Amino acid sequence: MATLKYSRQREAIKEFLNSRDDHPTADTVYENIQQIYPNISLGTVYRNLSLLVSIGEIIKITTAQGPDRFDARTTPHNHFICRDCHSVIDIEMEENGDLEELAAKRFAGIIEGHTTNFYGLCGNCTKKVQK
Amino acid sequence: MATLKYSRQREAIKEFLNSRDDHPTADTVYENIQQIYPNISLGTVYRNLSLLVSIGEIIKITTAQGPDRFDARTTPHNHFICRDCHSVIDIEMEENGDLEELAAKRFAGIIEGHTTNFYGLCGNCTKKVQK
DNA sequence: CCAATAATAGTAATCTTTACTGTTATTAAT
DNA sequence: ATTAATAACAGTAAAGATTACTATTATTGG
Repeated sequence: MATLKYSRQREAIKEFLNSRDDHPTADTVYENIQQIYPNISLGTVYRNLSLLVSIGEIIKITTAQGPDRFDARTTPHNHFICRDCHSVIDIEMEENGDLEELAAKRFAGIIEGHTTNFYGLCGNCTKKVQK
Repeated sequence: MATLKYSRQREAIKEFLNSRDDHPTADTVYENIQQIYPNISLGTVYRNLSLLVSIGEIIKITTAQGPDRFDARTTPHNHFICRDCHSVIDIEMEENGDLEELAAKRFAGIIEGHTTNFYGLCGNCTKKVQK
């Protein structure tokens, strides 16, 4: 049971993610942390992102296109993914709370959670198309 | 506007996916089609899977772990992904139809669709844990 | 301060998917 | 049926994303 040790790199990653609401990729995290720790390696970024996900401090967002993204907001909310610019945007909404119960009725295993992703054109790309 | 030409490989891929309900990966498709067309290349499998997705004949399922999976069932349904064995299982359920309307109220762009994935332990893995 | 070890930087390797190229198969028109 | 145009193919290389490995450094508890 390896005990967790403090690391300044990990703190910097967490802090960076907290400062952003655009769900950066591992590479974006890497580039930004380099401003503070020029020698940080991409592997360190990936390892810490995984670790933070596993202890529930951040969330990993997997999309149909491009690399995974990371989100420091762990309270329940949904995401919209633009099919044009691939940006990922938070959607704050009240959701049918018993979605999981409903699913559980039709399923033999144990449902522990769910994620809903919305797809379409974001505000910016909607404007672009109209031009 | 390149017109679509028939291809036996593509037909075989479609047929194979129709025969399965376990959402095979590109590699699984490849291995199985090789039984019929020993010379088929993995690139052909990927190209045709993409093509079939783009014309709406199959669906791509992207999960947090492992390669994409493909599903010939295009009617609306949800998926469950097991955190232990990573199998992907259909969940047939009536869903709150206005989920997208609800999201649209809080969102500036155009919402065209959504997917909901459930997570947890599948039936088999639930049994395994109890042992 | 020191010993134990988690975490790191740097790099190599792996896994998944896409791109490229010369050849083959399909199609529509002769 | 032949032919010409070209979509699709096999084979292979390359790209993109992530994980694994190793010697060194940083953190921690005693």
